[in-house]
Amino acid sequence: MSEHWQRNDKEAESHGQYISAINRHMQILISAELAPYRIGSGQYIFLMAIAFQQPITQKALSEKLLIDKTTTAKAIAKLEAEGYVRREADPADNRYHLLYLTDLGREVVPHVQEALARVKNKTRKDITDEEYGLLISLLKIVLRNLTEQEKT
Amino acid sequence: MSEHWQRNDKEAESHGQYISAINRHMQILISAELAPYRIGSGQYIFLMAIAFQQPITQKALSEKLLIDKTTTAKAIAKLEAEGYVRREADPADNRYHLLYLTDLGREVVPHVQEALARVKNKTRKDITDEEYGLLISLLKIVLRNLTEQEKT
DNA sequence: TGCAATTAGTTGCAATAGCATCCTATTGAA
DNA sequence: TTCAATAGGATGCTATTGCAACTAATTGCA
Repeated sequence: MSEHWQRNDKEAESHGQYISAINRHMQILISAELAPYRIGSGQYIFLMAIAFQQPITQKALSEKLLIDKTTTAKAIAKLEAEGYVRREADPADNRYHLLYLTDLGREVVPHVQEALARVKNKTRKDITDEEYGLLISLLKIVLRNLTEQEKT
Repeated sequence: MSEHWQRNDKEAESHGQYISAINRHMQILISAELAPYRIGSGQYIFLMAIAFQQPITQKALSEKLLIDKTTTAKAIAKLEAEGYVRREADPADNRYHLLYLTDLGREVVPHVQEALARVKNKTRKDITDEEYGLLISLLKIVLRNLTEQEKT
């Protein structure tokens, strides 16, 4: 009912709650946008990353996106099942799978980009370019703090 | 291998990827911190919200935290199973469950607060108070944009 | 050269989360 | 008053995600 979300003495305001709420609601929006293409919120990141750089291995994807390799494996399996991605053994090292977009994959990528742009524009409302740049740079710092090695 | 994460022409930089990566890595950290108390990353928000305002109903929790009511039901069931939360039917309206902390719940809350503070401090490194305040306010706008009703 | 260690990827399992649907209690209009 | 509509909550199902443990391929050292 009330307009405030969380702000008071006992409950110090923290980015964590906002981050997780934003993440959940963005996933819901993106899932709805990409449902016509049978692409879920767990797969579009991989599709776009492959579109940007192909061929690429699952290991490289996992490192670039900071996602566990088993999650990557499952997402790629879905994209392959939908016919958007093709897997090929690396002739130089059979442990690697080289990932390519299929023709269908190349067709769907622009639609996915548009859908993501729609979601981004909706969430960016009332935020100037300058503020948005600042937001991104602060999020980068937070992410770096979370993922950098402990220098114990 | 390379230090950059995502930045180039074809792949426009967007907050979404950072938000989800931060969320995932924060969940991992928080899960590890709270494992000794058998509280998962899906439950601590509810525990803290109940600690702040009790009694409270599941519906009120869902609205405050912007979380689906079925997710709330499952999280509360776990907190109840661990003995941290007590459920009581509202005598005024038997559809409601009033939620209270148990003695055990009151004991564990400060430890959870400390664990959350540790995670927050780790992620806040290299960010000034002013910048952090700005980050929070921008995240609030993003969340509002995501959750406000379409005025179509 | 041969075998142990490492590496890329997979599988099984569990936790988180939302949607559709159902149940029960309450409310409200005819 | 009665019964349909509403509301809080629970249950079943599915998707996303990570960890532990595993397989298969490659590397490197004795």
